[in-house]
Amino acid sequence: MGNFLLGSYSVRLDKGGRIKIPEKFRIALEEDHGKELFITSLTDESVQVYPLSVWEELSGVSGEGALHLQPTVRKFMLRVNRKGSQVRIDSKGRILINQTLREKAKLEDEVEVIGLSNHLEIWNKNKLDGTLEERPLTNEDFEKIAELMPRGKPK
Amino acid sequence: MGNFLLGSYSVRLDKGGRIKIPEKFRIALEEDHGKELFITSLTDESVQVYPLSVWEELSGVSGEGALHLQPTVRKFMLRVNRKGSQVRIDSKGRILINQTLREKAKLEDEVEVIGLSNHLEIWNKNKLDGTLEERPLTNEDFEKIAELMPRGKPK
DNA sequence: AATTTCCCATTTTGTCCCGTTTTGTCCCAT
DNA sequence: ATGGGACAAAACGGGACAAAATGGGAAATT
Repeated sequence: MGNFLLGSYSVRLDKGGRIKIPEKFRIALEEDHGKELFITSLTDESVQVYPLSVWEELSGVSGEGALHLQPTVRKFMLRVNRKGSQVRIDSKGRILINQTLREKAKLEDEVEVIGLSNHLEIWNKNKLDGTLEERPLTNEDFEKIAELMPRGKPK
Repeated sequence: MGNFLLGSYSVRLDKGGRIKIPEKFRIALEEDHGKELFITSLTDESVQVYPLSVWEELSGVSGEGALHLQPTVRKFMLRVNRKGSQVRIDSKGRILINQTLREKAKLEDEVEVIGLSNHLEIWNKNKLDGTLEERPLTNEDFEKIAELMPRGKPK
């Protein structure tokens, strides 16, 4: 809760398809949420890693009432759970990214781990940088952000 | 909170790509927010430096509910975190500007550090002055400013 | 005197590798 | 069909080494 996951690091997959979580991220994660994570893929483009407690809170909402019957919610939950699995940070600070996730997201050798406040995303480095170059933030994007994230001074 | 970052200073990058933060800025920053900063680039044109607490308040909003799944928010967060990193003002008042930020924003030798109330921006001096010349404020801009800015004063 | 610059030593972090364990798969005998 | 044995593949754990980040002393500059 207190710690934000910020910035990005480039790391290598080891022979077995594991990555070492960058120290800053690992410490922040373990302090706030422990060693249990949920790893999945929203689109095959990249891999998402959530602290288990954050994921439970997010996906738990879908259990309220009959929301889980809503078609888009069903579609979403079906996908993320089909692709996903629970993983634990090992004693050396590593996690395994299973084979299908690796293949779909084209993760091999060098990958980029990005902190996104409350979760991590893992990308093929070239694909990520290509995407960012091709689609830079536009004025319309900034307008939208200013609209969506306006709560500058709640307190 | 009490201190505003105002004006601009020209400073030199050291061999390792570090800058010494101008004393006035450094003191204002440390008094209000401590030594932790977040450095990133919204567009490759220049580099933004936020006090960590200011950045967390801004980006923390994206962690609320499922807002971080909104496409524009994802795009924004992905970019700023890919480019960004948390840095700490060291015992000598220095911060590191990493290589990719330096390259993209063409920062070398002498750069301009500008105070923008709650954050700093770092520019290549010539590019900055060129930009200001090429894109002066228009009447339409002033209209927009007059519309938008008064809302900032709820108290 | 105070600040900047240079540079080196220490510590921290990441990488590679190998041995062990677990899991999964295939095939055969009952 | 089904249980089990044997083999193969994937997962896991940890040691040793390499690379990089960090911090600060001391000379140089203002």
